[in-house]
Amino acid sequence: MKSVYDVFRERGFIEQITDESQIRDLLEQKSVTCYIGFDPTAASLHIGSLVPIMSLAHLQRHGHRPIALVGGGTGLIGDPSGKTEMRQILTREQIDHNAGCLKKQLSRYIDFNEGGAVLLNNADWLTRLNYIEFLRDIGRHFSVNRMLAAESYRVRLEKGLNFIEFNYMLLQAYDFLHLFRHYHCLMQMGGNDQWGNMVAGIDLIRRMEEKTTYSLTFPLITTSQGNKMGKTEKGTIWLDAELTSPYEYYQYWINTEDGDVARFLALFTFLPMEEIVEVKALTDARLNMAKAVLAFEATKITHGEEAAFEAFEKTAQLFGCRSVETGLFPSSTIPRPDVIGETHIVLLPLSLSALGTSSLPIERRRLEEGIPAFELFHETNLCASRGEARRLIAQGGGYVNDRQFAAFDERIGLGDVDERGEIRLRKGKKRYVILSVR
RNA sequence: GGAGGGGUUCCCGAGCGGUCAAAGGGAGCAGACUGUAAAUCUGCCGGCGAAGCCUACGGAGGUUCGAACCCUCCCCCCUCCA
Repeated sequence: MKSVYDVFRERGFIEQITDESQIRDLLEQKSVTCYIGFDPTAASLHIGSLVPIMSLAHLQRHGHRPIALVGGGTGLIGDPSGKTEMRQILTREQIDHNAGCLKKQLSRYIDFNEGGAVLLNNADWLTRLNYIEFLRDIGRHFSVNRMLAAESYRVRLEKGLNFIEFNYMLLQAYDFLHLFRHYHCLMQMGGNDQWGNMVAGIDLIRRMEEKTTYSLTFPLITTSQGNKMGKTEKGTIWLDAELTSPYEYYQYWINTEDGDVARFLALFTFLPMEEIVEVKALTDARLNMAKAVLAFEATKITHGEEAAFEAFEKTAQLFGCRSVETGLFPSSTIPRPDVIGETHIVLLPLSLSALGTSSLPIERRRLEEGIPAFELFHETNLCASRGEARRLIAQGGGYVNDRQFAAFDERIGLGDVDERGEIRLRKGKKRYVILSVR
């Protein structure tokens, strides 16, 4: 059987690693406890945290023990790594709230009832520290000279680094020490920008406990365009279904650039590598099938199979059903042509309001009078202002029920209501709002 | 604490008394081409609108017919010195 190390290696999870051969042996021979920290800077994680999350899930599947550490304590300080500006300091209440939310969210990917996997909050120990004691016990092991030389600080030294942030590294190192002592945690993983902080922890443990620990960093995942993962025109793609609907989530993945499909399948699904390798040979329509598989599998992991299926259906409604050949990705549970033929997906359109996120009520009385198109586009937030709506429609980007508007002030009235009592407004190719008549 | 340099529309960044809703770039939006991809090309890109008006250039005052641009005070950031 493949060790989790092999899995990380072949799926592209590894950027840097402290001691390759030792870590490989360790992960092959016994169950290892390994932790990753998650910053509670927001009430939900987003796609950017998916690589760490997936890595913990892989670890667990291979019999190791993952620790997800929510940074309720370090969040009070703010990590300067990888940031050019000091970040906003959040209040204690915000952090606590966010930490609670992250716990719930992480439970969807990692089973904390199994194999001793734990979810911890470093506020539990960091906020109890005594300053003087901490300086004497921990602080003395840190060389300011070396810290200043660290990449993560060097960047900030040009822009300005606050003392509070300068301490972040010590706290993260202390976390590792704490987890080593109390949970026998031997390895820390994290984004590559965490390298300095992670190594600081290893050093601290070596000095205080005379034991060797390890770390592994993930590459910073960008699209082949060089963009960060999970940022789109509509903002961040969150993992919380309230913030980003499963449908939008699915859409994010199906819009993956050609060159990223194989890499993303490896990182963000559990499909076997033997199947993923095949992607290299795919082009055109069949490459789009691979994107559908990516979208389906990724949505399944985050929102569950049922939600993934719904997103698949909605997508079929809006963009036409392109089913995935039976031979492609046999391990994927995405609906296949034979299944689709028997169900209602193709033939019986769902109520448009079932599209979810964007159904709004509208009063019949208003439609009797007729509403200028640009006003409605503004009102429904399809456009940020009336002016923007005018321009949009004038340029041919506005539609009612798939009919393009001829003029920006064309009136929408009862004649545009379909048999289900709905009006579909569309901006460009992809953005819809459904109005249901009251 | 001292000396100097800065804070401009989503971001970077020009402007330094009227012709500035503010150059240029990026991001974004739409259109064309496509495969719900990329690249490319075109148009748009503060608000309301017919003209025009309103709101904006860190904050508060002031000078002026007129201020993003000049003066005063305050806040914030950077560099050097302590």
